[in-house]
Amino acid sequence: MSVFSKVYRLVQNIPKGKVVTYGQIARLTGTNPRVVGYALHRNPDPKNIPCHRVVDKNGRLALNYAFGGWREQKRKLLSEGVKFKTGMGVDLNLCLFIPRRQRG
DNA sequence: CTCTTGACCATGT
DNA sequence: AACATGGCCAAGA
Repeated sequence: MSVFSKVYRLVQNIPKGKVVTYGQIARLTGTNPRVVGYALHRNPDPKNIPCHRVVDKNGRLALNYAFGGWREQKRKLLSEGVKFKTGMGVDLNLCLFIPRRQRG
């Protein structure tokens, strides 16, 4: 089981209307945030892996979102009901999803 | 194995 | 706030 596969599996668990940070995924998969970003860049199945629900630690979107840029990522999030605090940043207080493993 | 590429994060100036 | 730097580590050529 590769690290990438673990990342993809976690991303699939993110419910609609919620987001998760790169750092969270990194901790759960035992790697670092860069690798998470790299894995998402190489997302093999964007239809089943909602990689648009991943944001950085400040809730900001990825400039290099691989499927249309951050504008497209924002459109998808808005259509799911995610609230934005700034032009590029979501409101983590409302939309941050905390996976089971991390809740402890 | 070496080298490059990265959708990050923390810190310093 | 903007910019630069170092650390972290997986995958592909």
